[in-house]
Amino acid sequence: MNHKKEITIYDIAKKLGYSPSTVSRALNNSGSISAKTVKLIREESDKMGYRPNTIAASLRNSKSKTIGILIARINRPFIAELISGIEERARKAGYNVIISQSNDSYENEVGNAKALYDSRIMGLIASLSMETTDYRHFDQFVAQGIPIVFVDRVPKGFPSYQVIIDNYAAGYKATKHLLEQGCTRIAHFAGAQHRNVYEERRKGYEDALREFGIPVEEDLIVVCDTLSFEEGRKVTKRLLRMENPPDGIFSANDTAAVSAIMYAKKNGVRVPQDLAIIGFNDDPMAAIVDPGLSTVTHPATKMGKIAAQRILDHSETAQDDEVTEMTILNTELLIRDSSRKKELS
Amino acid sequence: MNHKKEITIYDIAKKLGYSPSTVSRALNNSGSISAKTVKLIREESDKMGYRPNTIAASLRNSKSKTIGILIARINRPFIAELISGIEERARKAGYNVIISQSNDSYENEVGNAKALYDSRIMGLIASLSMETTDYRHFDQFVAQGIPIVFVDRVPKGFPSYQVIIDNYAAGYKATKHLLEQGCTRIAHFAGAQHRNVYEERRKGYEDALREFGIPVEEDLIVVCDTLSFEEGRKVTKRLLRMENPPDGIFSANDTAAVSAIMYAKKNGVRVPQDLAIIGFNDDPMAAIVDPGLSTVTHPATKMGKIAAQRILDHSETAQDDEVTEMTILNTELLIRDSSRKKELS
DNA sequence: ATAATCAACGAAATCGATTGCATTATATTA
DNA sequence: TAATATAATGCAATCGATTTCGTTGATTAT
Repeated sequence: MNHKKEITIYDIAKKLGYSPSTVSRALNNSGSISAKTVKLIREESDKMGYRPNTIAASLRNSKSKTIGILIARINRPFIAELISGIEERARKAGYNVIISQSNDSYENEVGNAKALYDSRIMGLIASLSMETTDYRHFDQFVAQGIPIVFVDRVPKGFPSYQVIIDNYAAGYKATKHLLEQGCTRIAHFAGAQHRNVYEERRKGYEDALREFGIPVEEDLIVVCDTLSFEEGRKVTKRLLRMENPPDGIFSANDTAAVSAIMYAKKNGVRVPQDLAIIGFNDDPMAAIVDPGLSTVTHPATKMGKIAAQRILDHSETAQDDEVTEMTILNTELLIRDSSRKKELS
Repeated sequence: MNHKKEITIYDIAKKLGYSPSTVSRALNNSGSISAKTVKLIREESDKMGYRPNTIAASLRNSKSKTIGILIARINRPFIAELISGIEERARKAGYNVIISQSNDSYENEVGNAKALYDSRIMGLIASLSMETTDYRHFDQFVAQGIPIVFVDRVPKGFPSYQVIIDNYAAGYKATKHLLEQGCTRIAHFAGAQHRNVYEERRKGYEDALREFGIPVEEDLIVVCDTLSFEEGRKVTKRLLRMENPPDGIFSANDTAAVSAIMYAKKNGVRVPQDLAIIGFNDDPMAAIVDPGLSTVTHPATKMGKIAAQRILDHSETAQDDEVTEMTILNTELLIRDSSRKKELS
């Protein structure tokens, strides 16, 4: 009940006979204050248990040491890792991180963007919702000179910082791997094609096929809404009932891929002998399923750290609304048994 | 570059010929302002695109509409779900959520607590790090009348709000289930015993054994540091090499339990026939491993929502530093094949 | 008709840190 | 020695919303 009164620079000033200005400067190493005074003020402020009121400073500077995160869902392994990386990097620099999830709804994303904007964040790190195709809710940040770093799911034609992986190369590598294992009819579980990550992965898939002289069959490309476990099951079922079923699947995520493995096994289709499968993300479950799911690894934590660093490094002057600066990270194939058709056949 | 100037209540006041006070009151429905004026001001503020400056309000009221989260690691399924629940509930109420992770380090936890405190959060939701045994870094919140809700990993003897599951009952149920399946030598993968969740689960385990007239053997209780995949493997290996190995394992988390299943399978031990296993948490991987891992379900998202609601409901007046208010949620056994010893033998 | 009441609104202080513009005192230079 | 630079510090405005205490005019009660 007896809320301890917080001490301010005024208290310190009064006690020491200095002015608040001097105390402020001493604590921030700004202006010219004698070393002796600085030491004195620092010591007294420690002794009195002074805590800077960041809110007051934020008001004065009209900016808070806060980074906003705008993502679809927190409870996804990739996103949780990403946030972890952002948080770690940001906190080291004395920044707070505030999160908001859109649950893949465009409407929520717009609302959350407003809320973050109103919170006077210093920078925004965003990964688009599945639905988003209009990016005007990000204009307010640009107009205010607030840097935006898009991660993974990035917008097209919106100048910004971007931290992504080489989805095309990854799709290509994954598909090529299946081809090298002897697959000749490879299906692809794709995601919404307006989302860069899924479009690029698909392109890589198609180009790999072409390179091996295999025609791209639209029947084998399934554009999924959610790439959920349930959807993976349904799609696998349908594919396996084709008169000429596929002998390989490249799934744009691990969830659907794991689902495919489990459905195939349960229905007497051998993985990888009859059906080789490779996923994307290296979710924890990829190592657990039997056979182990081959997949593409995402350096999620690193991406988070890089994104946070982008915000921290961003200088007011260095900005240019017209330019996109991308950081493209490499992926790696992680081959487990679900695609080792050659060796295991 | 041309940072759009934000409009303030002063701009609205000037334009309409009212005073800032009136504008403020009209927008907040406080004080007595004629309905006509309110409407006028509301409309004009919309037209001008007014955004309240929450920082200024925070400074004036010395409180921000922000909830702080202090957890060990974001990238754990349970925690990610928890945060998701908190965020969802908080955002609906117009609150921001700022997160910090200690990586299970006491030192980091103390530092993060300070940082959150300095951010003038309205309430704190915390789940203790594995190392924490001293709770004095939470005193500052109490002294300031800031409510704390501990979730899952809660402190002993620290009056606060607490949202937990009935760990004792869960441990009891899980062990009893194994006993009913015919297990007679049940090992327990325990966690740090100063952490309530692990201590309670162990107590439930021991009482179930006693009830079935089975002596508690210290050899079969393995107190693990991290309950990691690697640790699960090592411990399982050791247990299976005993001259009289266990025929059941109750693991305090799923990670170690899954690891046990995989190690056992790889070494010719049949699960559940030779070794029945049950875990805790219902992590996604529990449904993926073969055989499916029986486990105890945690209502994680719900816990997050309840915790957030506690903060939102907390009234300055209703507080009492001396009282702990717990919300204890039920768990449920989710029986998959890893423990169906009776039917499958 | 006059005092009392009330609705509607304004003036100005306040929250705590920051900072441009002085001011003072000391040191340096011509 | 006078003039000027320079170091060290103070004053006061500022950031934007909130709120206490008035003030004004109209309405009601006596």
